[in-house]
Amino acid sequence: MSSIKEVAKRAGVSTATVSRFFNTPEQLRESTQEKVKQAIEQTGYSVNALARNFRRGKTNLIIVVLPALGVPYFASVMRGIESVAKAKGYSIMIKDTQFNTVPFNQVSDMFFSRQADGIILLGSISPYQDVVSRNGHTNSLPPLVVSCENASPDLAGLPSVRIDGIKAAFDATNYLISLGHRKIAFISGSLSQAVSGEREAGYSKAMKQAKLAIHEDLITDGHLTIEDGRRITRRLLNQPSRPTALLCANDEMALGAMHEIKLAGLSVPGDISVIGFDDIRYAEISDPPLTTIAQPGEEIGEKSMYKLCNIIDGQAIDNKTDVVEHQLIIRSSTAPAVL
Amino acid sequence: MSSIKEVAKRAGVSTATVSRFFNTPEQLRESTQEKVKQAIEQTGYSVNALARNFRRGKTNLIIVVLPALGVPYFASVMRGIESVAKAKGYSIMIKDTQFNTVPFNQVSDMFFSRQADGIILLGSISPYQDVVSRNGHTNSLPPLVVSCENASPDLAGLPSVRIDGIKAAFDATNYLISLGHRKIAFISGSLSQAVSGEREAGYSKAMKQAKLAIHEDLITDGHLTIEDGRRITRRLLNQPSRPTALLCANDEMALGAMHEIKLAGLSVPGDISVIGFDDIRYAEISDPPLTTIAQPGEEIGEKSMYKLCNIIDGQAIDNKTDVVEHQLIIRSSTAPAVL
DNA sequence: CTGTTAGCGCCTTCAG
DNA sequence: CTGAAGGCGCTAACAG
Repeated sequence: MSSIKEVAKRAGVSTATVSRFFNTPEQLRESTQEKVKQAIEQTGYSVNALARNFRRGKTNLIIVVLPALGVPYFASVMRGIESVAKAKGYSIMIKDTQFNTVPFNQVSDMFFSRQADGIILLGSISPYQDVVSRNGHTNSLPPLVVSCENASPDLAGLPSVRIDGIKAAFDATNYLISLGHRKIAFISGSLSQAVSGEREAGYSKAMKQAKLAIHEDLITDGHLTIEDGRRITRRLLNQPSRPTALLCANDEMALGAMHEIKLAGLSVPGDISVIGFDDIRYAEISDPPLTTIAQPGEEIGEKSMYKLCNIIDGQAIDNKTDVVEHQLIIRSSTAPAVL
Repeated sequence: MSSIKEVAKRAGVSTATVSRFFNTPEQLRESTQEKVKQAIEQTGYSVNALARNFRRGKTNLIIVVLPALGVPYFASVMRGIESVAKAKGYSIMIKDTQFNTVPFNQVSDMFFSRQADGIILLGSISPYQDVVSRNGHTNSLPPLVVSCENASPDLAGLPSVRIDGIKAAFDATNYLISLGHRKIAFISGSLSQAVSGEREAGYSKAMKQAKLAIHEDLITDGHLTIEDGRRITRRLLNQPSRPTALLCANDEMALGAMHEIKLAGLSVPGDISVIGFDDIRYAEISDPPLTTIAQPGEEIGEKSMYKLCNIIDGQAIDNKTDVVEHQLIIRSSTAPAVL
């Protein structure tokens, strides 16, 4: 592969001029530009990004860490990230943590070894080691933004973009209560994940405010998956006193829950109302269509990427949390309780 | 950030020795290793991957191109790619083509500018320009593997891993025929995409073999999305002579189709049987559970990545197509035709 | 086993 | 507006 030297020689100019052709063409006389252009075409030259990045000390790559690929909700956030990244000249690297099995320092090391310029966390990653004082040194934190509300407590205080998870779960629970439900179960992922913790807090708040007993079998352990939604629901249905409504920590769990309820010969929402979280595209066409809390995924992605760019560019870092609006989408999986 | 020089000075060795510490530690006396190790800890040094990559001429990055993020089927392929990539020391960059709007040369340029070592194509990308003779030069093709069967014709002849799409659609169609269906519609994505073309070929083959008329409204245009599955189904239902079975080009379209059928007051499979493609995780819990052709996504991903590594390593390039097995998963969205 | 040395390809002063 | 020259941090011969 040809290098800048060859092009320079062929065009009868210096390598500096060829470099200028790519970076500050306006500085070159038009006739020079033409010469260089032809030499480039003749040689089929492409700038060696490796050398350029090395020289500039920048990769134009960011890492997005997420619990799992193929989750529709994360895909919408990714779309937002991507559109801004493209505009700003960044490419995206993906790290799938397989539901949180990758330690954070493995990711931050990619920053410290200059493989990426910044990091966006979609969902928690743990253990989140204190990279501020990495190896006992005062290395600076990598440019980092936490997206979505599922951040573990040690990630608090970092720049982030998310909905108000507590308020969202509170709203969802209140809607169920307003329909006359009293026995409301909360199907959560592992409570050790902050997303579930937050949503649980909102649920509890609403229940307490309405002076309702919090269902004892609330505490569940699992991932935010269809499979775990089904497993937990089966257990719930086998209890002597069955709930009349289910608040699920995400739509996948809700879809799994509805499936099990129907399998047990019960009806949604006739016997049990179900409400989810995220408004993934399958929610609208499920049977019955799922009532859920929608999150503005693309907006979250866009804002996160803007924030990250600001940090990378060394602008004023705001460690604030940008709160974006959630919305209760009422469909047909919820109905008044039959008493 | 400290460099190898600082570490060397502090440890009282040469930079080469520090380099060896990371790359061929077995060549160093243990006492030397210890000295270097301490110096590294003291300085908080990390290898500058930018410089290393530059020097080695390798990024250990591969690009995966896919039509859309958040498609469960692609996610399973990605998992396979990822597991092999991790074992081989590669990280993954993602290019989402938003259903095929990114020109291929934009991706191949990333290889020619040394930003990535190789490319995996999940699904077609077009226009696929002949990168072999890029700019009229005999640049070699970037290391490239085509995964999944949805490759456009100009990608034929490249190394690839896929199911036999024609056979798969043939099998699915035959199953419907064996159930007594005569009026079978094929809901495809845009036929300009090869995936649809292949599946259409298998469908036609089965229909012809059974001497059945090919439904005239077969030709459809759209993406492999829920939305387009719904749109096409609505149109189909409004026809005077409605089909009794639907073969859909993927599960998302099938899920959309079932929703519209039920919305129209008809039953699946009572009035219309539906069969999909891919066996995504939502297929099992749809109502009714969806009969579909399963593809071994992870296996496809793994094999693709292995193939790509071989090409990158300069081993014998096999331009052959690895065919992996598909499987008809019979659930409840298909039933004998009522005549 | 370890040190010396010479670049990799590019960009960026500094001169002119 | 353009050329000359140095060096980014690392690794890979080549010596010893």
